[in-house]
Amino acid sequence: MSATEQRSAAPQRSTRQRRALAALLNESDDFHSAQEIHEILRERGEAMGIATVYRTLSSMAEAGDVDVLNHSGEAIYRRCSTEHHHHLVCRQCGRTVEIAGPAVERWTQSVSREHGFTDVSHSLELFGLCPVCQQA
Amino acid sequence: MSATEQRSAAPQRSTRQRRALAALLNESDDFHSAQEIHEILRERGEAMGIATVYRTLSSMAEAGDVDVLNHSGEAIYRRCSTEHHHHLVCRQCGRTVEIAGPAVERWTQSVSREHGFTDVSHSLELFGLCPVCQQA
DNA sequence: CTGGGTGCAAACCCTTTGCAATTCG
DNA sequence: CGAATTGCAAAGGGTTTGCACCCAG
Repeated sequence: MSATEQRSAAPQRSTRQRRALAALLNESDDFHSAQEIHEILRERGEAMGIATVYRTLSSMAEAGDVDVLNHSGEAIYRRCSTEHHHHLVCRQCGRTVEIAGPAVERWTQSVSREHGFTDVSHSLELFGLCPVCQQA
Repeated sequence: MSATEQRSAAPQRSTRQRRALAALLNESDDFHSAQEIHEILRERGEAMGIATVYRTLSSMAEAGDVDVLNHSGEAIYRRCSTEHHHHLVCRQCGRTVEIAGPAVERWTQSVSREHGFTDVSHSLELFGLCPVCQQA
């Protein structure tokens, strides 16, 4: 249930910038920071203001179209697959593997309940060295 | 952790500022940002430069004396219990419950191996509403 | 046409750093 | 006394915002 949501608050006009950004995100499975994305687009001749990159990514994130992670103080984005999941990210090249952790979800639930906490969200991310980067 | 490799470990002179900071951390079980800590100390008449707060917290973290978490772009600190564990943090008042998750550790290991990643670290934090804040 | 979208630059926040003044040991 | 430590303020990243201009619908 993600196709169309006629929200009166977000008209989402189609502009050159948004198309370029969406296209870029669709090409990669990996996480990139707003700054990186801005840079890549510029190199391609699809330059746009950094503010626009941030604004667009934010709205996409809010709309649930991209995943956002917080990696040591900076947000990194990635086109999103709908269900809840976690990531195994290469700390060197950004290569990402999507991971489902039903066991973790259950564990989270029980721990929260056990301590009387409600409305609990969890962030679980793995950062390591992917096979390729291990050789370098 | 023997003295063998204590290269960059600072001499750690005892100053009024460090004593105040350490004392504060010992009073609370919860996470606080450097800014909050700076503020609290100032209100107590134990004012010190924000730079000193950061420098001191950093060195304490490096020495393994405090836990550091990254909560949406800002570092939060807490006096530390030595072993590896996770936290269930109240997103309203900062109240924290320490959690051990052997199951999670094992899961992490196997997933990493499965995808050929090495040197994998994981961050798992739970943010929710504690019993007290639920009533407010 | 008209309001959402964009760019630019200034503003913000958190954190770090250069450097002179201070203080512990 | 001398080195470690502090404070201040400026500098540095990342991200957000005010505002005039622009373009998709």
